[in-house]
Amino acid sequence: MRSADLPEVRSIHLFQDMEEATFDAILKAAYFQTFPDHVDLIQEGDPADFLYVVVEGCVELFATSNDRETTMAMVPPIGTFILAATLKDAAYLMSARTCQRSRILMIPSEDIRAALKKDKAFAAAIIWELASCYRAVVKEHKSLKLRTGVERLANRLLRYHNDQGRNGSLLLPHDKRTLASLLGMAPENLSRAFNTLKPFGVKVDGARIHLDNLPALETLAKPNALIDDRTI
Amino acid sequence: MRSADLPEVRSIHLFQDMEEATFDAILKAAYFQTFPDHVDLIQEGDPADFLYVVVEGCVELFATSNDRETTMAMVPPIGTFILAATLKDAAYLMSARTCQRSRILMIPSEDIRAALKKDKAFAAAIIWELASCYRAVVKEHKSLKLRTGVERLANRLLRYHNDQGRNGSLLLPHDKRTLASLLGMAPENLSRAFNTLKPFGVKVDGARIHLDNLPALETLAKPNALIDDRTI
DNA sequence: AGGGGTAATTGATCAAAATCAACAGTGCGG
DNA sequence: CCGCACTGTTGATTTTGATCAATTACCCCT
Repeated sequence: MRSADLPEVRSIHLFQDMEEATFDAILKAAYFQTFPDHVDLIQEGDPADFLYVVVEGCVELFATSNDRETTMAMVPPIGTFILAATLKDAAYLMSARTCQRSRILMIPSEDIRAALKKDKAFAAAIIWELASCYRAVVKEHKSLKLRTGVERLANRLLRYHNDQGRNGSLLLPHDKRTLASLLGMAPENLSRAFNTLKPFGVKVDGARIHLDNLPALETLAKPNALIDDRTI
Repeated sequence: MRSADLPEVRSIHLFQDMEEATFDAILKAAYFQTFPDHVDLIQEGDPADFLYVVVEGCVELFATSNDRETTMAMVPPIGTFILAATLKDAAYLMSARTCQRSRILMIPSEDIRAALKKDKAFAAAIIWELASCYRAVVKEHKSLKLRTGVERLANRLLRYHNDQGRNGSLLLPHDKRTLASLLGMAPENLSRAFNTLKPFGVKVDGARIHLDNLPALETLAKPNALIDDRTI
């Protein structure tokens, strides 16, 4: 892999506390590859041979059943995916595809499992990461069960707005089809949900969204730290 | 705690491989208490002071937002809950209440965290447990996003039927209101969903359900191992 | 600049699910 | 035994969201 990426990979939570020797061993076993846009990386049901790290680009995790498909999560750099399947040596529950040209680090699952047995700090980091992933899905699940589509969109906009500096405007990080699927609605309904939010100061200009009446939007959204705050 | 319960607690996956000394230390720090029916054990947002183990009875995990409430999971004996919050020393994302008279083991979170630092086997068990919990929520989430209410019910019935010996009949483990909330639907819609399933051989007699046409039900349900099989 | 393809929007319609209201069945306590 | 509370069921209605169809807007490409 490019040596310039090394410190970045090392700096993510999962790897930062591990011993130098463990990190070296893992990197030695790993593959580093660049994929074009829209390439399938893994398919749900397949055995979890690798842990994936997105170094550049972006990866969509999605799931399928009954000819229906839904986006489960988007993984930006530097992020890992399907840690749980890797650790349990089980089948992937989600499929993954690139949604941009992406540089991906692939670490054989058995090397991950070997490393965590040897390296206490790595085991601790994995526990932390798994607990965080678990809580993230629980929050998603709560959102879907407790909120309407419009409310989910409103809160998602507030989240992006926070992430991007709270300056009254935000850029959607994914295209609207993907956002719709992520929020659990049809693309058409996302359009309509944006219209519903217009009286609450939400102006849409392509991927650029302006929030002109934050108090009104927050009144409608009723954001809840135990759903929307990803830091807890 | 009653010495008769000890082997049972010890036998669950989370505790079975840990060192004797670690188990003793944890038990010494733990509280063991019996609660009546319908007692609130924890409230979402509270700091995770304890890891809970249901030894007898049953506990409902639920979440709230906007004056709405939904059942997230039911924890039968012998099961633990809110492990992730305990490990991250974070706020609970879910509330818990007994739904029967229940005997509960409460282990201070700091003792859990101390134990996993000392005991490698315990750390490994926690990783396994967390990965399993994560995958369980992912499956729930997939079910909710990819299936209609009737489909979720059909698959849930097939699951209970499998658990209870595949003999053409099953007993609902919870009351119908709870089941409805668990499946993400209103109680009225659960009733109607049962009616929808009548032509597929589903006969309802209180909590006793008869499945008289398994092939037909399976055709409708389209069970999917990556959603419905809790063993993978 | 023109053309082709994709994403997004809009409208119309349909299906799914929530809500409101009423009522039957059950179990409990007086 | 009766009334009361609770669960579950049914019907009517509304809301929400999905689907189908058509159109528009926007890129990208040469």
